[in-house]
Amino acid sequence: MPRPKSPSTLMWDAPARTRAPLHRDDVVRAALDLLDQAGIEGLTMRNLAERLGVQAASLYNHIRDKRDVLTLIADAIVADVPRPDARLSWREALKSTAIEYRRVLLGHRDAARVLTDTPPLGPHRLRLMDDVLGILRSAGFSNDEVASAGWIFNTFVTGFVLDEQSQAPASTDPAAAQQQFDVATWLKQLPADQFANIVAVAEPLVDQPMDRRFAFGLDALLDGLEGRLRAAASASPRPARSRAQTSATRRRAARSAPSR
Amino acid sequence: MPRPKSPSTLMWDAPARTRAPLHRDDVVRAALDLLDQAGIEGLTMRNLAERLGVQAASLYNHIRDKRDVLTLIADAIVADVPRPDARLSWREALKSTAIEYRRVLLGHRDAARVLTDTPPLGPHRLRLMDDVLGILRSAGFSNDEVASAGWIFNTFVTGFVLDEQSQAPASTDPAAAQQQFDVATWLKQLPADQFANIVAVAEPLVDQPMDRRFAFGLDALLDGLEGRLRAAASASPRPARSRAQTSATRRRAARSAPSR
DNA sequence: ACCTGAACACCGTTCAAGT
DNA sequence: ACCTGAACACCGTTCAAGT
Repeated sequence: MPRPKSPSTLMWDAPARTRAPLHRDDVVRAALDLLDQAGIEGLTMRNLAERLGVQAASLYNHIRDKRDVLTLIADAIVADVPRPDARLSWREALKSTAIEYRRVLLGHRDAARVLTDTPPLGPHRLRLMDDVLGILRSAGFSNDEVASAGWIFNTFVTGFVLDEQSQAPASTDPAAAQQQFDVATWLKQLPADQFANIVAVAEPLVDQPMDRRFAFGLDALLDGLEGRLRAAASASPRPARSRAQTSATRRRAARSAPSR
Repeated sequence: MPRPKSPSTLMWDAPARTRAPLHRDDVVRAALDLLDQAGIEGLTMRNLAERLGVQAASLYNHIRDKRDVLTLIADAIVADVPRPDARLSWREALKSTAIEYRRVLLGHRDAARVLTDTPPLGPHRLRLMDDVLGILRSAGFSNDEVASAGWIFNTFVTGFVLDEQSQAPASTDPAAAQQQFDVATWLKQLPADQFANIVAVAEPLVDQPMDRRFAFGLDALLDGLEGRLRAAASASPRPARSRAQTSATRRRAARSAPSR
């Protein structure tokens, strides 16, 4: 499909390129838009190129490969997670970070899928992890506990949203939405002698609000962490640095970190 | 690539098909083998057909589409998770189920990826969920709590293993393993003024055994659940059915459930 | 420096035709 | 009933050639 050649080379000396050359950021922005509209299935190099008015091969001037695109998108998404408020207790800070993290992920179609498909080594994902680890350190956990708890925290949020987002299937087509497989009634019709427990709790299992379910798991996890902290403190009292103290370090880091 | 025609139609009346016709189970078994050897990337309809000595189009006589294959594989994997021992306390039962579940998933390449890409509605996945819900009900949680806790439990195990399995990259090639990206030393070389906390706990973050990390998160979660149970019990004492009592129900279910 | 055309080596899936 | 051949509509990626 050749586009009409510019007459500039024949008649006069107007600029040959009618559009500013692509930049890496344009590609990432367009890819994120495409993800939101078409999902991870629709995010192909060819679709992405079309959206940028360019051939697919051109993209490889700006990114290494598709994995690269996904990794950049993932980091761009996480960039929107606000940094924790240093005035909060470690528990409040962790809780609000989890809630904000989930909220940001839910803001982009298949976001959790992109995150789990991709190494968490971009600057914003490292930033988030560093903040979480900072909160845990300020609470007084040992380095070993900080590493475990930080990992678990991340796994919990992304794992939860991954399930949550793969619930709602691909289609925006209104007809398909109607005849869409209804898990609720299907679960209730399961043979009660084989799946007595599922049948018994089918109702909350299906229409329980995901917000509340998330809060339930998060609170349970935080309770568990708090218990470990108290146990360690009563065994050998080791005072936690105050959150205000570590916050200075983290505010300094925020200033020197690249904003995007 | 036409194979040599059987001479049977020319000379005598030997059976025209040299190989027994494929069955659905053969396809699933072969797909699981292929997954283990080639990973989810290598699990293509064409590779699967080749392994079965057949053209790709033939597979569609036995399965609807590739999603179907993945769903069947997922259920076949989960079939190997042993059912909880009814003599254990709810907490011990939940813990050992989690450990066994993870162990089974780690036994197949990209297993967690297959699980999260697929609806959990096969008989063995329903069986597992029913058992988990049964354990929680026997502990005395409300139906609402049972639904939340059961969901969280599943999300925790699969989410953890998903992270765990995507750590180890694709390659078995020894040369690639050598020049493989070394996260450990890379993390330690991060600018300490920006990522002070990551640098501080880089060591446990990288070489902490995954078994211990899993146990840490699991214990924290179970502590949290136990706390909720005690809180509810002291507010309005509602005796839990004994595990032994519900175990009869579950043993009955086990007998009537299809074994595979 | 950036983009295009064309190709390569793949995908999942359908369907008429064969036995 | 099951399988094949051939095709369709896609993929990601490379590379010589153009400007």
